[in-house]
Amino acid sequence: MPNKKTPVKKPTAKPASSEGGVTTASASSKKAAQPLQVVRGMRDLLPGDQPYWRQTNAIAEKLASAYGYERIDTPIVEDTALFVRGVGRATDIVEKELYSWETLGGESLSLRPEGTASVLRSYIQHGMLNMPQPVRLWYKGPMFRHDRPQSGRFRQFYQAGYEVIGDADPVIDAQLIILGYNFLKGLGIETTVRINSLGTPESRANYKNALVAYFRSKKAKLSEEDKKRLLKNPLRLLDSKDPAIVELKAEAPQIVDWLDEESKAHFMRVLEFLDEVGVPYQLDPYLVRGLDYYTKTVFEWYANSDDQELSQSALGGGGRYDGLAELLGGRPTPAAGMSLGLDRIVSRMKEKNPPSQDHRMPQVDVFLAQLGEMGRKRALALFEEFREAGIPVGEAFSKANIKAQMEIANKRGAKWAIVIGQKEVLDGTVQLRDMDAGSQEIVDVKKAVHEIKKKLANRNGVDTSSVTV
RNA sequence: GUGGCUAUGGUGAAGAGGUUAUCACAGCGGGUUGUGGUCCCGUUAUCGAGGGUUCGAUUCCCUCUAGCCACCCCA
Repeated sequence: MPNKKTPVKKPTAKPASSEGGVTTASASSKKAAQPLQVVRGMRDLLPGDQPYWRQTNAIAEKLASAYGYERIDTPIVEDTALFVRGVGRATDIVEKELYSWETLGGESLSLRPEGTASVLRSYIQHGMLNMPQPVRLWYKGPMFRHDRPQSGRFRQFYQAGYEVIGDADPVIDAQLIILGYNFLKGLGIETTVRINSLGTPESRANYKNALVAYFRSKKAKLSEEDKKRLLKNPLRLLDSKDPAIVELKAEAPQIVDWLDEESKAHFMRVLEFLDEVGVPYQLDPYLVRGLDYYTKTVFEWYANSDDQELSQSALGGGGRYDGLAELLGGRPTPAAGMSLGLDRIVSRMKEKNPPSQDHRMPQVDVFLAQLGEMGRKRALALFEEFREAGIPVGEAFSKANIKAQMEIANKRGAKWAIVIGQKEVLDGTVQLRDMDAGSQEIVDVKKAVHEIKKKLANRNGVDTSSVTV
């Protein structure tokens, strides 16, 4: 007791076998294992975060049922080929952000970087084309991208996504945008959607040629990176922030001018639908998005805010992907979808509505305190009675000290405390303390549940009728 | 993947090349063994890890790791 053996931080490693030796305090603390930390880019969603996540989940579900979507859960792990084919080999997501590995059996698997490819794979695999079309599916879950972490960007992040498969009508596109808009609005986030059309693969190819021709003529002004992009994925040049490119962009051919008639009409109708509902949008001729599968409509939501737009501030996005089913080996199936970045949404919610500083304990109306071994046993049983009666009761059975228990009762906001000690056990009673008044009465233990029930009902009655007793 | 900045108890901060590293909040224990919200006391950090410079570093240098910011890209 006299020696100040400082309890060394609990080693997280397994109990080492090599202990035993006489370790002085300093030596042992030097050896203390480093606390393990979360993997880079991953994070814990702590109890304090949960209310926000619960809210997003609630609205995700509410809107899903309101708009007629059914839930689907696909595996987090898929064949790498699914993403290479679906998302596109030349995209950054596949080229440098995919978590891939080879199994002992020699398969190449990957953690999903997004949800659409999996959902469509599932649609094809399970022959959902035999269901009434379109099939509306929604999902929610973690996605993985091996990107460099930054604010609003994690290697494991969460998306809620909505897919409509088997319908080419522009109203589908519009309603997806409306759904996303309402999702965000329902969480207190006002947004404007940026929207563009990429046309059909053919019109897009024509446009691409024109664009490449244009930028080729200005090749001298391009950076190395942009030259590479010119070859690989010229559309990406459009959202470059390189001042030189920004300048060149102004003169560059615009995709709308290259759209085929059908795509143009489709696009116009999407916009008309949005006008009709009053969803704010902004045409963005440079919006192309980083996944190859998009055709026609593409869009992204941005929060309306005064503060300077952060580059990674898109809260979600989506578009039409009429060619994806075929890319994945299914028959040609028009489809559209969108997904929302829950992490970013939650961080917006936190900005608007910061968490309270004090981490308060879960609140309860009734607290059960015990004294002595007899009291503790009786209290344990009484607790079960309350639980069966549907009344939540707080307790601290592991504490012997009544004072400590009363402190906890107070912290948990209890209105009533039930104290049961040796005396009460012998008398078959219980002390019922009114925490606000500080008064106490003796109640028959058999009537404890009934008595509390009465008080709870009474209080709730008083609350609404404003009667003062 | 590239560049810049940062790294002090559970949290938020302060600090100086040199014997006991400050403050607040939270946590735990106690203030005579059956009672709360106030108050008082105690306790909770070898200053991210490793290496170097130095008589001496937590404070200077290097490496690593992580976080933040920007780019890339995206949610």
